[in-house]
Amino acid sequence: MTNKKPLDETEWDLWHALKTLSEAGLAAVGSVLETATGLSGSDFGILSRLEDLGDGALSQQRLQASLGWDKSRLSHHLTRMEGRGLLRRVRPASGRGVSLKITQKGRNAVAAARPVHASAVREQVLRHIRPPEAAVLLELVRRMRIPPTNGA
Amino acid sequence: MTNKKPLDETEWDLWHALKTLSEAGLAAVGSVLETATGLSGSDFGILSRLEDLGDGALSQQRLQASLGWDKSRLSHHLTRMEGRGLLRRVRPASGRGVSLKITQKGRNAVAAARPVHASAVREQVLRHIRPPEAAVLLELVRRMRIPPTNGA
DNA sequence: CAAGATTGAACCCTCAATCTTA
DNA sequence: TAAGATTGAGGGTTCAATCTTG
Repeated sequence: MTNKKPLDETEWDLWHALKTLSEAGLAAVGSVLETATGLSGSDFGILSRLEDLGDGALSQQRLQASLGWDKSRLSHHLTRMEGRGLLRRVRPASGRGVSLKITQKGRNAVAAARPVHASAVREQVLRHIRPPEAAVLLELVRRMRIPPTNGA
Repeated sequence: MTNKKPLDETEWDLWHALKTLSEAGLAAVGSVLETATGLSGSDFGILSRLEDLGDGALSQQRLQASLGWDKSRLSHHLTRMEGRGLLRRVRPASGRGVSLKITQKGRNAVAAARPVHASAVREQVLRHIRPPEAAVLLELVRRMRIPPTNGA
């Protein structure tokens, strides 16, 4: 039995606030990062995982599981990143699938981006959130039981 | 002087929770809506504004201000919605700009979508938030004074 | 001229279909 | 065959350039 009545003003305000909070915060961090480093949030997520989870190399499977992305989205994105020289696709000698290796250019890019990312997250988002508010947000996300995405 | 150190675990957990909320949690509402009604969250935001703010007609200017969208994004989106017969563009007799009028098909679509949207928002999100928590979140967003976003 | 709107190119995401190889 | 990856089409978003009209 779900309630079909329109959202009242209180409900709508809260829904809108949550949407705005998470979307605007994410967009602001991505924008700072991309402008300053040339890496999008997605690029950064991939390159930092190659280093942090695999010391520079990782199977596409593991990367996909960590990101929680559609396989097609990941394949398209890897094609673009490979074209920009940030990583290479390698067919492993034995076993199916594909392995990803970060290039030197990729290492340089992610090294430059790490401090920018950290300070953008603090400046654009975390700075505004006080501990009790953080607790509420963490609890909300936990209660929503959203399927996991690991990593940066 | 911005802090360039990597995010600590507490910082990272909160950042990740916000990312997850936006990318997976709130997206679920849009997904339910689109599957059940054929309207995306954006479509719904536009059509419901035409009815709620203008009784079926609205200047593109006012709509743009309410959505907080880029004018180009809005123009492209209106072209697609006009092609689907959900609204019409009309050049007002006097004055510059364009006026949008919802069609009967658009009225039917948004009428069918309203209860689906309301119950999806409640089921996926609001259900998990207790009143004191809602107050905390509203206060947080108000303090951040975030520019208006998306509808739906 | 300037406000308001459109266009085109480039990029990103999703879905379904297809290819590759153990 | 089935797991793993790629492809192509189609919608969505952004940026800069362009058109339109008071």
